[in-house]
Amino acid sequence: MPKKKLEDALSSLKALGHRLTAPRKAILEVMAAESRPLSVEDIHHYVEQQTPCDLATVYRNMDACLEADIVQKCMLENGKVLFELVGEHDHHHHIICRKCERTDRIDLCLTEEMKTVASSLGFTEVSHVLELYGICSACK
Amino acid sequence: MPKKKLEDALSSLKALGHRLTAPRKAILEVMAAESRPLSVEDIHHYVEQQTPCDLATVYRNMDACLEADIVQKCMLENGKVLFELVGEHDHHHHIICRKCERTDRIDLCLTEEMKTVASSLGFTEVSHVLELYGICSACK
DNA sequence: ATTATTGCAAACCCTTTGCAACTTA
DNA sequence: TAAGTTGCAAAGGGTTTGCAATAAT
Repeated sequence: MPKKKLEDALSSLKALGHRLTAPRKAILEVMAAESRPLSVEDIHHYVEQQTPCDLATVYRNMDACLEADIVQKCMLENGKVLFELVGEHDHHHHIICRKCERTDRIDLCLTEEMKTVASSLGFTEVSHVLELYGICSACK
Repeated sequence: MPKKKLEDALSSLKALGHRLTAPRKAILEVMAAESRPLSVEDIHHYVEQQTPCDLATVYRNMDACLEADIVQKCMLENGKVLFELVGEHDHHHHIICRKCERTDRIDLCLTEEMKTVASSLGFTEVSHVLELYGICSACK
């Protein structure tokens, strides 16, 4: 139910005192519809097809969404940055094609192992970033 | 034996037709001596204490070292980029303190699991990026 | 001698910021 | 009406590039 993800996102923002403007709604709609990691440029491009929206507005909304914990930021090997709308308890990772940037979701996760290792080193509040890279079947 | 890592690095570059210049040697010495992930800025700072060296030279050398596969690039959550000199078969990861950026090495790695998942999705030549974040004991 | 490498400065790109105008609640 | 939000344009910061001078092989 992608509709639910969108509604949840909107109410999370509202809960933090944010207002529902046209650009903001359009940004979230785009992210909910695509349900894959998108660059700021991508988001801006799609949003403009339905509402005028400044690039800076997209950046500012990504910040708000990160604070609200409704989007996840992924850093690619090449330095590019992507954002993905995620629901609660929806932690996951991706495998990204080095050639075409096709992105697949991966549910493999190793939170427990990592917490164990980390706490043995004295670290708390542990989180992690994991991205896989490869060549997808279409590009090989 | 950190000395060996340095020598190996130098000969890897030589093998690719690169020359051994003063700035290049200094850059590798610094990376070998620190044996932790360093930013371009860090490297530049240390190198300048022994040899004049332009920032652009550090960037260009990082590119050469990545191609030669003697340094590993790590992307931090906040977008910062670090480079670390690594030997062969020395794949590893880090846990980074969100407050002070203290970095510890972690040997936990899950290459096999990842290859399995990735190939079931049709991906080949799989690599991965993994960084843990937390609050270290000194900062907590 | 040949070719890689360097320094310098300018160009670039992505991202952030200040501010006045405008919306939302 | 008060406070968040936007657009615009300018500023920022890190990284890359062109080119002539320099140094390594």
